[in-house]
Amino acid sequence: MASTESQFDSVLKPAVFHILLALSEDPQHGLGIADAVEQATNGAVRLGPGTLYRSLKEMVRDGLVREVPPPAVDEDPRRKFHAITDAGRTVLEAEALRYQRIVEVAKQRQVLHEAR
Amino acid sequence: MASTESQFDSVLKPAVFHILLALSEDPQHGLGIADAVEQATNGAVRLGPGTLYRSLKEMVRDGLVREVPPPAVDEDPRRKFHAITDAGRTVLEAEALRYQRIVEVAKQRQVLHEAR
DNA sequence: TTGCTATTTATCCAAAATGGATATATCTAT
DNA sequence: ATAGATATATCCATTTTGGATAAATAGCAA
Repeated sequence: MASTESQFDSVLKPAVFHILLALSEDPQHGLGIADAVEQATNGAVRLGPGTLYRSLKEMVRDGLVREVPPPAVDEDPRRKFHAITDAGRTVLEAEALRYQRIVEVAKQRQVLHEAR
Repeated sequence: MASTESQFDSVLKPAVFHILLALSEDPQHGLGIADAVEQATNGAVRLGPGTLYRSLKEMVRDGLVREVPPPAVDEDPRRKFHAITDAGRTVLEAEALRYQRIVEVAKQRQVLHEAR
């Protein structure tokens, strides 16, 4: 059956994209996501708490992530873990492809010097 | 633990990045830039006139682009062409590298399915 | 020429998105 | 028990963007 995937046709907000990418491996809690984003971008992207928790709430509402139990019993109980959903993975891949295309354009224009 | 990355690299505004990428090949005029951005992103990124002309003015002020004469004598004289500067190319490459790193992370996480 | 439409630059204002200060709670260590 | 650190959450100001609108004029048809 045809799903309403056109719901997510537009470009993701950068914060949402980075959060999805941070969750693409394993579920993570809020501040862990912020740290992962900073790692993945070499410190170039840093999510403030406002953007972080607001985005997570919206992403749960939109079905891109869902709250999951802590991965370990001895986890700090204040931590709320989120996992990426199938829908989230779908839009993440679409957005990553957009990034990839931009990088390809940059290579074609010799902005990036490809080592082959 | 020494980092090989500058600790002070800032992220370009998306609009500025896309304009620089559009100018990386040849000088272009305002609406030509908007069209080029739409082409390069398969229609995903579309610059409104407010963002476009505001960004160009700021980029001239910041030395990322400069106004240049029309490339042809029969060009519509209303068109104002801009060319990327050396400084613009430098920051463009840095930003493109950030995009490239994000794409690499996506590949590592198997968000993008690349044959290796 | 004259008149009409499309194109181009430009500005202004509202909306979207983000960052940071702050608040609250509670975990950990002493 | 207390202090400091950690974590979530909200609020507000700032930043960034999009769209409506304006103004000038190029291009074109009659």
